[in-house]
Amino acid sequence: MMRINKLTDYGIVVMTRIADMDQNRVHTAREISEDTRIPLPTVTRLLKTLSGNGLLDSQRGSQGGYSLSKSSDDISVADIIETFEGPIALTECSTNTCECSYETKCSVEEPWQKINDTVKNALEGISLNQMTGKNQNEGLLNLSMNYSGGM
Amino acid sequence: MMRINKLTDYGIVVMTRIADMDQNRVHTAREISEDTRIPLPTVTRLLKTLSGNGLLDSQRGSQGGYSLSKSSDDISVADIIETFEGPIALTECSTNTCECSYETKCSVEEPWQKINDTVKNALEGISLNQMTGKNQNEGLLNLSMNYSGGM
DNA sequence: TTAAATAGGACTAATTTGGTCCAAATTGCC
DNA sequence: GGCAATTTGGACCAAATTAGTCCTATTTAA
Repeated sequence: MMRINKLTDYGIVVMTRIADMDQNRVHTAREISEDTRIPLPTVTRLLKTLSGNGLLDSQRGSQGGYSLSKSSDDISVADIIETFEGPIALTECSTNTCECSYETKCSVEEPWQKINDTVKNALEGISLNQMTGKNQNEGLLNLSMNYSGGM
Repeated sequence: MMRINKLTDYGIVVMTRIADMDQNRVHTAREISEDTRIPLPTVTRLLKTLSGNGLLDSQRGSQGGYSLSKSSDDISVADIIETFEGPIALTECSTNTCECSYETKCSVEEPWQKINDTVKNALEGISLNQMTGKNQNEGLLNLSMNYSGGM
């Protein structure tokens, strides 16, 4: 159904949850797991990926944990999706490294490029902050971000 | 990479190819297979799906074949994608039949709804005609639609 | 009647994804 | 200095999805 992966979905849940938390301290994997009800090993992996890609800052050792690397206004849904799934590209041809070897020049790219840009822009236009429960007054409903099977 | 399925991709290739062909006669699976270089059994299945969902008209028996059910201007990329993948929905929560059972009311829907609508609109805005090689003058490059591994 | 098509559906192989686990490195604290 | 709490990195397997093929029935023109 042209769906983002479950892990990506979880990733957005996790990021939203962290954005909703106290920004003045770091949050451990365990804490986030209990909070979202996503199993700890999975949360661990999500956080590693998110921190490895620069969306989260990490602090090792005792009293360590994770925190947003920048304001939730400056993190987009597209950023999170790309962290887990690479560049937003509906077909292989839409990426820069198109491998259409049979034809001398692959010219299918342009319409797809256009399609992808539109999709990408849409996803870049939604900030993490908009996903949180902090701004009901901006036309977005309060989000209950618990891990609940369906989401 | 948040990619449409390969079969969907092939489906778009096949539809584009048919749109590029003579509209005054029907085209057989064999003909389309040879034309696109997509294996016959696969093309057969694609055409069955496309005709079953009303995007192609089919004519059985000898001298039978497939043809567009309507003008290529009136068929969108979204139509084709939905034929193969169902409603365009990036997450399960974006569909109408959201199954978030834990929470009394799932309110994560709205931001996702917005995201999906944007994506959907983008895909509905590209007509099959725009994908063909018939209109270089409208800013879209000529498409060589042969099956070529990468695409 | 026969040949050329599509229709429907079952089946298997290949690929991707989801989820878990273990060992290593880092850091704060007693 | 040593212990406990963390993140890091990577390997691994199971589950789910997707791709691709094939067989049989039905339809239709010649």
